Amino acid sequence: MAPAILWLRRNLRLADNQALIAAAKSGRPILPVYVLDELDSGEASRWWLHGSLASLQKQLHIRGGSLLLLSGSPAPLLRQLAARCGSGSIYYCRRYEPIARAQETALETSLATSVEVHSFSDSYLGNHKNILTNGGTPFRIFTPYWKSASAGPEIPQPQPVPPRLSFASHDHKSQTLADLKLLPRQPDWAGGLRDTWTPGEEGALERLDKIENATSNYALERDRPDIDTTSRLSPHLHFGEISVRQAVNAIRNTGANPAPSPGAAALLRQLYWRDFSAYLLFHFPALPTAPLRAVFDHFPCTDDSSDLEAWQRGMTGYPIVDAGMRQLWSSGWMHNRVRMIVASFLVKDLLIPWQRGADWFLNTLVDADLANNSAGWQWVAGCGTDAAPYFRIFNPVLQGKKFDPDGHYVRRWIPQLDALPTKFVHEPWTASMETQLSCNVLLGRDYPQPIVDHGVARKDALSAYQQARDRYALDSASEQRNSDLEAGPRSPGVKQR
DNA sequence: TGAAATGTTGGGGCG
DNA sequence: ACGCCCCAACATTTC
Repeated sequence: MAPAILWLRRNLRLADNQALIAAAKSGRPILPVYVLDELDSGEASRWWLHGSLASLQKQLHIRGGSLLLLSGSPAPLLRQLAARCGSGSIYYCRRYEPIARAQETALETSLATSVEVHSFSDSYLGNHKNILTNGGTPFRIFTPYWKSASAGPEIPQPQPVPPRLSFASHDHKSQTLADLKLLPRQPDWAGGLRDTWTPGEEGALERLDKIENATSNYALERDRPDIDTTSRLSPHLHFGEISVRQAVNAIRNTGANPAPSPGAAALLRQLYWRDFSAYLLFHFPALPTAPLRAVFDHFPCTDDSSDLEAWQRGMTGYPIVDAGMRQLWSSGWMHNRVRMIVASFLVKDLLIPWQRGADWFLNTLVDADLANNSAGWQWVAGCGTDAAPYFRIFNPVLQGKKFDPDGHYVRRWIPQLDALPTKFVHEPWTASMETQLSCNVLLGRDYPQPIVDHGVARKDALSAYQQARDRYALDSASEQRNSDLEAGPRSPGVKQR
């Protein structure tokens, strides 16, 4: 019988997988395929993807199936596959990145009319097209979006793995996982990632089982990078190793009370932030590259490459920043509070374009997600629609003292600071030479001096912003004059400024 | 999902 | 007892 092609994308799981469920219901043997494409470009993401695909292969094998691996442009590859095995149907879950949407359009237009395409909105809670303001425009601010989205249809219960799956046999040439070259070689930098994570559906479900720990303290401790409170589900959710519905269900089932605990409520809200980012990317496809607020087109950036490198390597001389950047490099992940701190430092203290930071994050995070990443960076840079006001500039020392009060986080990732008394640990340059020597951390030798003075940098950032505003005002004034000219002379008596 | 600058208040030391 | 000053603590404004 002609197979149903199951094009797996960011739904690398068997449970609660709408495309899989529908393909199974069709009664046809299933042919699961993953197409490695240009979207799979982040180095840490590729490491993760390897593990996730290996896990999926194993799960399929247990059930008598196998995963066809291809690489290249999905539309022509899937068209060839359908033609070759005489398939009349393709099932997949939709994605919302501009490139991914173009793939879907290309697929639907290139397939023979005899091939039915079944696509599912399976990765998010809400339907991006349906959540709109009363004026019919997309929401730009989170809170009204959240109110509208959470008033939507009830979130369905997750579905189990279909009990009896039948898989298609085929003679299509599959690449091996090794062929895809997803793992780093020479050097193998992935040791810290292997120690920290278990990619794949099994690992995701294990992590989900521990959600209770997260929700019990999440509301109080989620901003504390020194405490292991957050769920760490982000990479599993990104690759769809668990569905967002499974996450919601697990969170709702925590605690003894029927009413959600403060931690559960806060965590659910975070899932809506995830939805909101994808929603913004759907409605504003330029989100990854262009500031949503036009003032920032005029922002005078410095874009110093040695400052960027100091930031990337965790050598800025500000311990909370460097600890975060080293945690990222080593484990492929960074605590969210620290992401905000390092991002603020890059954008405001170093005046480097947020896109450089976004690129680095996309390359080094195991949970790298175009929507979350772009929305997050625009938020920090102050250029998003619902962004932190530009003048909110994090003081890395105060943030360190507030959210890592004992310095455990900083000491863990910067062992050179270990012996330093807590009062110096977030500002080691204030320790006397004698203290530095007795604690084996001589600044400039064992740990860098700060590459900028935050007090000075803050003032520079504020004047840079003022400059952007001035230029923007000038620019829109001249645009106004131009459009006045185009519109012809104004009638007499109209007041002009 | 800030932080600095500036303003206000009130207690205590002191002549 | 009183006025004066200092400054910590808190509040408000500003960036």
